[in-house]
Amino acid sequence: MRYWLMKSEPEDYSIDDLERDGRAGWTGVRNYQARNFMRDQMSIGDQALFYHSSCAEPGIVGICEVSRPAYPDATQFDRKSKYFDPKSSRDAPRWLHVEVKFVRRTRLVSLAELRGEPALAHMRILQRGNRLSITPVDPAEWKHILKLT
DNA sequence: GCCAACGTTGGC
DNA sequence: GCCAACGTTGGC
Repeated sequence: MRYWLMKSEPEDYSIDDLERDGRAGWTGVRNYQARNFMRDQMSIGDQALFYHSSCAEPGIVGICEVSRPAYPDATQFDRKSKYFDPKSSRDAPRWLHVEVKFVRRTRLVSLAELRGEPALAHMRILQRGNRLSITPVDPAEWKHILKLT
């Protein structure tokens, strides 16, 4: 059982949306490292911090849980989708995604607040230039963050 | 296989 | 809107 941090732009899909829907396919990941995390390391029951990015108040806003392991992302075959990938094929799908279910909201633990925690200094999300949308979280970091929520 | 050009991410 | 950082692409 592992811990993760998963970024989403709230204008695209927010914690409100996940709370309403109950569960969601984490579609649209088009980065190999993030895909590989989903394919190779994420399994049912893994816990994840839900993080709002590219918004007025970036930070952790909730917790979700992996409810289905990785399977092909249908948006890569959809010509009308912004995630359409002409280089992918149904025989050899390039992109996968897991499904997550809503666990609970947290208060907003902002990026600025996370930066102020020495115990979290080496979190991937806090490193400059970090762009990965899915990153592993150490158990110690997870515990520390839960205390902040 | 190198690397310059390009596109995207994401905080500010 | 700016811009630093990074991943991907494609010519060679």
